[in-house]
Amino acid sequence: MNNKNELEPTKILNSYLEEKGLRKTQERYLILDEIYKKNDHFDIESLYQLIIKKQKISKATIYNTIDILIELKLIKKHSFLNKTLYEKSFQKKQHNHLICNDCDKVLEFCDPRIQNIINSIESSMNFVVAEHSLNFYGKCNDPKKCKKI
Amino acid sequence: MNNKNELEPTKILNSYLEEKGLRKTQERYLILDEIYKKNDHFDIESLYQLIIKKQKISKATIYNTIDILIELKLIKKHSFLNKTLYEKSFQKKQHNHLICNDCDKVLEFCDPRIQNIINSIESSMNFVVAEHSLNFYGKCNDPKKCKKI
DNA sequence: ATATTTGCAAAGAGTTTGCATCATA
DNA sequence: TATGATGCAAACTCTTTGCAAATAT
Repeated sequence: MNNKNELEPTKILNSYLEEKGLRKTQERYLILDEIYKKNDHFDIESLYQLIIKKQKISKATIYNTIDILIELKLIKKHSFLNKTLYEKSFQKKQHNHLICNDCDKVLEFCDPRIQNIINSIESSMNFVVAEHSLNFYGKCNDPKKCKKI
Repeated sequence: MNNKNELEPTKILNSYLEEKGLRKTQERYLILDEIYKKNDHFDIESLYQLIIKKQKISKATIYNTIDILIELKLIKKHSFLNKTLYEKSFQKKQHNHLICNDCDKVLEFCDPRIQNIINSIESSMNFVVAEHSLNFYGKCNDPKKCKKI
């Protein structure tokens, strides 16, 4: 990824705030930055803990900003069976998740066949698909990380 | 479905309670019955409201019993994007969900291609899939029921 | 009889809301 | 400086827990 791309999420947020006449607060940019420094799925609590180490922030501000970032499709929310996780989503292609029931690790995979299924459903069910989630729950068998046998 | 099959969920619960030496309380059977009278997806609150009209019950008891029924695979829990719903699952074949973002209706569909995807993932990712969820969020276009255009 | 389950109420997690203060435009 | 955003605390929802009373074995 080049410098230009790295800046894109910030530019997108910036343009959006300008367009909507919303304020460009340092909190909003900071939250976006911290999310884009992360490489894995995260929950609100861990994001809060990360930021609060550096400066004062409130969870309400994080929740507010998260809503904006979801609307901008800069992050994506996932409701897994027992917890809600988020991930950055700028220029990230469609992918699905494997969730290890034993070690809670979240892996990703892509599969073009899902698009075929979406196409079938849209034509047979009179339903327009806006987004989808495909999650496989099971056992990752990673000998290094999967603790609980 | 014949009488024998209609009784199966109760028999399954009964055997399980006997095996485990757990008590056969009328609450446990009542909760199972009410769930099996329902034909759609439900949340804890609506199940509670249904039962409380007939007799005293506490939500704690419902949550406890739900855990047993999930373990017995008599019901299945679904974490949709903004709410948790349950459905009866005895002798119900694998299916997936369409969730209307406008009217909250939940539709079901089956697609054999999902099993193919599971097979691919298990062989390519060293992951054993225990269960999966495939949800499509969008617009159901049901002119009768989809209120919010 | 006795130990588990229930019902209740309180405690917890996660998220939202109201309001005074702060800070961006 | 004027309005929108923040931070805080309280409220809210959903779920879990602790304990006394009820009940199945």
